Amino acid sequence: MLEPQIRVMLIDDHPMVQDGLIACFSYYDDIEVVARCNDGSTALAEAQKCRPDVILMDISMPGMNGIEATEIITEQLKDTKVLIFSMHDNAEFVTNAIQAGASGYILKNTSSTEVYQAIKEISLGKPYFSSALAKVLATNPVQHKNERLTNREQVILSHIARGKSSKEVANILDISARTVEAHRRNIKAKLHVDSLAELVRYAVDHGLIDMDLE
Amino acid sequence: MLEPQIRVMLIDDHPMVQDGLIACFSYYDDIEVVARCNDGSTALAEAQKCRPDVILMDISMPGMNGIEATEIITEQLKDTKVLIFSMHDNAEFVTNAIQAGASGYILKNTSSTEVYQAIKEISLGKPYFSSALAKVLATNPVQHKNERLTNREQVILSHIARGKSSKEVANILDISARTVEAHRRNIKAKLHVDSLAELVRYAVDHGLIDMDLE
DNA sequence: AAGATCTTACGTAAAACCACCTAATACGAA
DNA sequence: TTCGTATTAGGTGGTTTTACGTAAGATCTT
Repeated sequence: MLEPQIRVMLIDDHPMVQDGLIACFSYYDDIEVVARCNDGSTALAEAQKCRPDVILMDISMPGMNGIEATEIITEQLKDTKVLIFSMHDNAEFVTNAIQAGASGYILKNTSSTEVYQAIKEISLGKPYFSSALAKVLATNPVQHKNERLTNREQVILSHIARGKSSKEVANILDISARTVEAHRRNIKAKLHVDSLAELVRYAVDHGLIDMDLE
Repeated sequence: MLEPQIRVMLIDDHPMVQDGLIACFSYYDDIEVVARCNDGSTALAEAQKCRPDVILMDISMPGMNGIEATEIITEQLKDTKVLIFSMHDNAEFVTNAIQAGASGYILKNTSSTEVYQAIKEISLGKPYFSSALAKVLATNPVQHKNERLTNREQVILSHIARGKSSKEVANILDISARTVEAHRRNIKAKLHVDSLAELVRYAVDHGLIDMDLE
């Protein structure tokens, strides 16, 4: 074949999604699926081996998630572009993906033709983002760099999100309850949030809950 | 063709999942996809029209979710079986699906051959559940009937999990704040939980958050 | 019709959280 | 060295939640 092929790798833990993508790409001569993985960890080794042009990457996966995998892959393989293929339309997910080095972000409820278009654009070195994301990013302004939580804040938030009171967290970490309250205030200020419920949702969405045990 | 065909309807808001299922079924002569829908509401009318043998139903969808849709469809169409096809492996989701009238429940990370097997079993009137669900159901014992939340409680919990205080919820629903507090207590008692954080996590895990708006 | 459950609502007192404020220590970056 | 930030901690006072109660009317079930 004369047409230069785009070598694509699929990373998604749902076989049906992979099958759908492969069925979709079978209509196009210029896309070749060179590898398939079900989770981030195995994807790292596989990407090293086959060095695809574009990786279509899910975010929610067992083991290593798509954002972490993207961070590592884009660092190691400079010629490989990552296109996030996710069901989440949170502004934070998108900005995290961008900061991790992703070249594009499309939603899982987009049509097969748009997936193809996105891959074409990405392979040419251009960014591509679902039009549906535009209004999400417009309403939720991009998070500033200094608004990211520190390690200590993340630890404290994870305890809070597990249902511990400020006093309990203080006992666990052996610090004053007032300190925990101060952290609490800072975390809420950073996240532009003013309720415990939203704190918990942030923690859940960002994997601070099932980080270690339970 | 001599073989009796199983008329299947797909309800899923991700085109790639639908494409994957169709690609999968194209290998089998005894399955025919007669309809496709992207959400629960339109699925109701469509199911009335084409009266499929088996409906492959996602849970998380915009508008009406899969559990509600299953409840209505199994009530109206006695000859139509519903097979839930979900990414959630919570015990509560499974029990809710069963109570809504579903004949089976498989996870999205199952293989295409298992999806086919499940549909075959279901079409014969047998139940089918992913083997991966067995240990989830074993460790999380089935919730007692009287411990399930009432509709009112779910509404109140969804507001609480969105960050509303009892007083705010009271204003929104035009009831007394004391009533909201009473509901709060009952919900926590039912769920065997004693912190707001765990309430929020329950709400997030059970889709009470992005159920209607936002 | 009788019983169970749901939804509604109030009293009181303790505990937790929140919003202001200030401020010391430590540590890395400009 | 100076500046910023992270982490620590306290004062004061107001709001919210929680843990006990009790109980009336509506609605569903048997």
